[in-house]
Amino acid sequence: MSQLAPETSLGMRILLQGEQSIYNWILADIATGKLVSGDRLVTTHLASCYQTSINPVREALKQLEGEGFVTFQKNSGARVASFEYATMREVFEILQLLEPYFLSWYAGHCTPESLACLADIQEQLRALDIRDSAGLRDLDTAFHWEMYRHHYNASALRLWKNKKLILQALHGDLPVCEKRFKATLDEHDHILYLLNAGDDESAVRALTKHVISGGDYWSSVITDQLRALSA
Amino acid sequence: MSQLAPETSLGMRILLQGEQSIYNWILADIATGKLVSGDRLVTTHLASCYQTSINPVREALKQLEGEGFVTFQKNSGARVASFEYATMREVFEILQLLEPYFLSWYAGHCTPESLACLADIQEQLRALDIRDSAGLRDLDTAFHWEMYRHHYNASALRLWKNKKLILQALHGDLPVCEKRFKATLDEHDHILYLLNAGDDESAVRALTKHVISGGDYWSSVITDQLRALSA
DNA sequence: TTAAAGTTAATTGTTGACAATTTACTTTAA
DNA sequence: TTAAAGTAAATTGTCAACAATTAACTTTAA
Repeated sequence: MSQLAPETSLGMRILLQGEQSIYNWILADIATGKLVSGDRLVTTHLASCYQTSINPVREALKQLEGEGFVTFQKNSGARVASFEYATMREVFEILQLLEPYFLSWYAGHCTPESLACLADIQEQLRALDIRDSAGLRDLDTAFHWEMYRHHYNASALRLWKNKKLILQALHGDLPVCEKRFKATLDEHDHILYLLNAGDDESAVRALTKHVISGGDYWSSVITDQLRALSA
Repeated sequence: MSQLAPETSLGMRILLQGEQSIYNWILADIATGKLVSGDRLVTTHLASCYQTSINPVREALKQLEGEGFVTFQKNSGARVASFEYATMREVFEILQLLEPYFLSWYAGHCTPESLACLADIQEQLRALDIRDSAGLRDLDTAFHWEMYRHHYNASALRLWKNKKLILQALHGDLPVCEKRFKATLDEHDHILYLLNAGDDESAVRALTKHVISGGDYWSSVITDQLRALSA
């Protein structure tokens, strides 16, 4: 468990984008893995950490409960929600529904400026050290966000951010292998190429594949990790 | 604004399914239209209504904020979230993603007992007075719930319930026209027929159409209502 | 040494009280 | 009569204090 606000990275700023508040501090600590699945959230401790009393803390925790990050048990207080392997599958399947939905709209509405922005993000990705897993995650989030952020469905966008934060919490700071790094780069390039070519349907298909392959990769990583832990 | 727990109908019991708590009372009042979009939620008033102090009320409201039913404004308290025409479109589009996803799994896993249950719900629908809009809504919810409730994706199911409650809040107690009543009946029959025949893909297509036609119907109803109000 | 019972400390959920702020109302000037 | 300024009431957000419950520890018996 930890104290104050983290050195918010690009990806986190996209997903969090909030003022300084107990709510955001706790959420950031969950998303960055400082608080992990199952950790007790002791109100008195959090209150002293964030220099307030327990009621504002309880309110922040209740809000996080509503968003699915925290669970309460009668007379036993709050804990970080249990994000397990099954949770990850659930989250990925929801993302597999949302992302093609977003992109099919973007494909028909993207401006040259937005496409240039995507190209720029890809350049930054290419320039990245192949071992910089956090940087990859950030730029991947930025790439997808640039495609989705203009969408009219605010509820769906909120949902997307929520699910991405849960994935962040699940990944923690696990490293990304070189193969996946390059695959991400290639898949983004392919999507961008199809968008530039105006082949909307193929772009949506390519994105669907991209989301699925990402899901499959992390599923196998977490499975291996669980196997290692039980051994 | 109102006081205690409502005579919970079938549909509400499916969507709410909670113990007696301030949280559930307020949520039920929003879903049943006793509290409507934009209503102020005065903590002192709610506290006296539900016979507690303001902090438990604030906590319930914060949780509802996390779930998207309530919005807070700094130093100006809580209000029921603004569910407008745009919101309804957003909600329907999310349901149009979720429901085919649920059904494609159900089609491959449904038991004869479950199909019999669907047939029974259809019989109850047929026996219903054509002017009983609330009954139609309840049995429609029950029909869909029977197909989705066994699904493994708990997060997605929670999401479905959340969105259905928002629709309930938007519909209020608007009557359903005879044409839509019969269309619902026919569309359910068709889906059930295809499920029994084992034609999964067609069943999913039929459900997708059903969800879209429901969305189109309510969109036009609300549009007419807004036009009537502004005239 | 291990398991159960009992005791202490910590934590939870709720209460009523408080300053800060906003809303609603009344008074004053154009 | 209308708009602005000022005042009173209501409401918000926060705090510290409390009983009820749970968790952690110590002591006692097998």
